[in-house]
Amino acid sequence: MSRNRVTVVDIARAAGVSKSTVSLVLQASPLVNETTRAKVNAVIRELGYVYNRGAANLRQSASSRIIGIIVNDLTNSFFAELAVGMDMVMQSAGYVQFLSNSAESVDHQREVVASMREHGISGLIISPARGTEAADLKPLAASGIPVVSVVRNVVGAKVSSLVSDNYAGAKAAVAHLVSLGHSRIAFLGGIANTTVFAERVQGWRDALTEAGLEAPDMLVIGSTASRAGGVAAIQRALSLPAPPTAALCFNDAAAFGVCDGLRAAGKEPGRDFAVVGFDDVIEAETAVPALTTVSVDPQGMGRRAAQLLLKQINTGKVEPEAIVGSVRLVVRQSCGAGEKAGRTSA
Amino acid sequence: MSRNRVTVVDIARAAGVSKSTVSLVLQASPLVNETTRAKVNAVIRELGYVYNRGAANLRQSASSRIIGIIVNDLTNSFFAELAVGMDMVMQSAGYVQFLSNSAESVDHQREVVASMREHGISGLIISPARGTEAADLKPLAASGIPVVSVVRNVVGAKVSSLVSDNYAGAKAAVAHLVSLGHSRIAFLGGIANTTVFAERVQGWRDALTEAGLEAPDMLVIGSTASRAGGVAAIQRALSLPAPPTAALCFNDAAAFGVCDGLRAAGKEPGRDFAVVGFDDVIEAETAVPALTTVSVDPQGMGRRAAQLLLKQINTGKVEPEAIVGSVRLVVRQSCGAGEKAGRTSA
DNA sequence: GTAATTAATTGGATCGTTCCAAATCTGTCA
DNA sequence: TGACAGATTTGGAACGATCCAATTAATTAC
Repeated sequence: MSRNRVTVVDIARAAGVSKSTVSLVLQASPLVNETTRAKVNAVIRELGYVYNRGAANLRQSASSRIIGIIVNDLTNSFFAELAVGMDMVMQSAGYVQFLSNSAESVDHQREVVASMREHGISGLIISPARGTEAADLKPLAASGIPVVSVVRNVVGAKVSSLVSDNYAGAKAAVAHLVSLGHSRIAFLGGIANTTVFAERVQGWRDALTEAGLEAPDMLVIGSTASRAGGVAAIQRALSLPAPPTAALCFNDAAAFGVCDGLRAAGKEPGRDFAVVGFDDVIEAETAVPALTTVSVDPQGMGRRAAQLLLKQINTGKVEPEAIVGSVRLVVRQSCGAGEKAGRTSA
Repeated sequence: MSRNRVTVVDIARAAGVSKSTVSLVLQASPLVNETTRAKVNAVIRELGYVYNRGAANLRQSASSRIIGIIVNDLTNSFFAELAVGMDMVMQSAGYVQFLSNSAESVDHQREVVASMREHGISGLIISPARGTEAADLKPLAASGIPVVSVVRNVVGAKVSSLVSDNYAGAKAAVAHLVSLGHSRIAFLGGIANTTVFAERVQGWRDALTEAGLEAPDMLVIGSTASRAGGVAAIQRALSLPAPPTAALCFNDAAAFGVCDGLRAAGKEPGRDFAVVGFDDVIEAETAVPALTTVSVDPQGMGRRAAQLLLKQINTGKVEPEAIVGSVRLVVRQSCGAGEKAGRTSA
């Protein structure tokens, strides 16, 4: 095959200096003379030199400038946007990322984490797969690699976390539906045994009881957190003896599915049935009807997570901190409240 | 703050063998005695050793087992699924990927490519940002790194490509609309000066003329290839003096936007106006009405691209090959043709 | 004109692994 | 017993960059 690659030594020889000088030029050190620097840079370009980061990272001091990102479902646009937010910050900080999709498989996730360790990542942001245990992240934290867990929490793991205020968001959403006169409000979609699900259901429940309404378990209908899951959930809901007139959905994808299901059943979302989502993905705004939803700002969350990680990498301090991002209810049309008017903060 | 990592030498000392033996164990070489292997493996686990791939890659022979993936818009679920398809294949072949989002910026893309080279990727799959030139990929190909370009082509670049048959797909879709009795069929959404756009419009045009219909430029309404872009395009289309009664959309995202826009204008997609998309993203099936679309199977395409790249990496042969993936029209409800019945192949 | 100071440059040694050639250790057979 | 083959094991020399201490060159001070 091709190539015996060009190394610093080749550059040095061609430029008539020592490899040490070339190294200094590569690091933009102020120690080298301007003329020398210019000559070396010229040779570098001429020979098509490619910096070998692997070799550089061998010296223990250097940091790899790679950070790992693992999300549990890239096909969900919430996570795709989350990843894009991280990308922005990391890119401009001169890091590259290893982005991987665990597809909710802890095994796959374990392999990816192992592989990332072998490649010497300097930090990890992870939206953990369902069922992730503290032990899965322990080795990383133990070897001093900062870890930030986003969206979901890993109980017992000594890592920083950035989750949104699911409880408050759900509560505000339900309170809003109550204020619109609804009394049978369902909770639709989402997989039951997750923390996020539990928190949102708790918000739903508390908002109802505080309003003096019942919160029967029958009105909590789990399924997958996807469009298809939303369709299934609303079908079940409509077939109940006393069907609900409104619903808070686990996330926006499910909410869109609920809208689809309503239409399939001859009901118009926003008019015949109030729908509220959770996340505020981009499509929420342009959909018809525009989706009333609890805004989590996935890109912003991704950016914050990245910044948090960078801070930890730079300060070298890995004191875990837990941040709960505030959320706000964005009222649009799908709840039947009216125009693209009001914005209530939660 | 821990540090001084565990190395092969530490393992060797603890296990009472030489580092060479440890290295052989790491590579699962058949040369080492079973008892020795067991002891070494025990020590490895005990000391929490982490293999340092960077150091291993230093020997020129080794391949990095990293492949780069660059997509131009991760928030578009088409690309997210494409990435997921690649991930599957790469993962099971023991490769890890660097996934990055160029967000349609050639500058950003250039930086990412450079960074990937420095990290010694053994191959690259790229869905190039708009405006990518052959020169952007030349250095990679020149240093013998296999490159596969997907979805879009880079003119003049000597790299393999895997694109879908945009022309045939568009033609089949329009022919189907014609067979349903439509005669004013628009082409909505998408950014005008791209190859993909041009190919799909050409298919649209040829199908119309072959059917003896007119194909006025006025009915080609570009915008962004997103949901919002679809809304904008259909609004423009409906305000024409002689508005169309059907449309082929640039992609599914735009098609969903067109449906939204139709509803906002009081028309029901599938009944009052026929809509056909392109790509067949997962939501196309569950949406209401289910979207009639040209199926490209993004995950399958991702898998094929990954396989193509692996083949090139393994054979060491980088003869560029150009593959045009066949597509098929999936007839669902949004075109008004009827049930979730027929499937016509293109 | 020499010493002291500052600016540039440069040999190694080093990082953690792989790989080759050579060394050691069996056991077998004449 | 000694030669010999096969099975295991093992020192070092890479790989490509960084970094320290030391050297050389240029400048200033007295």
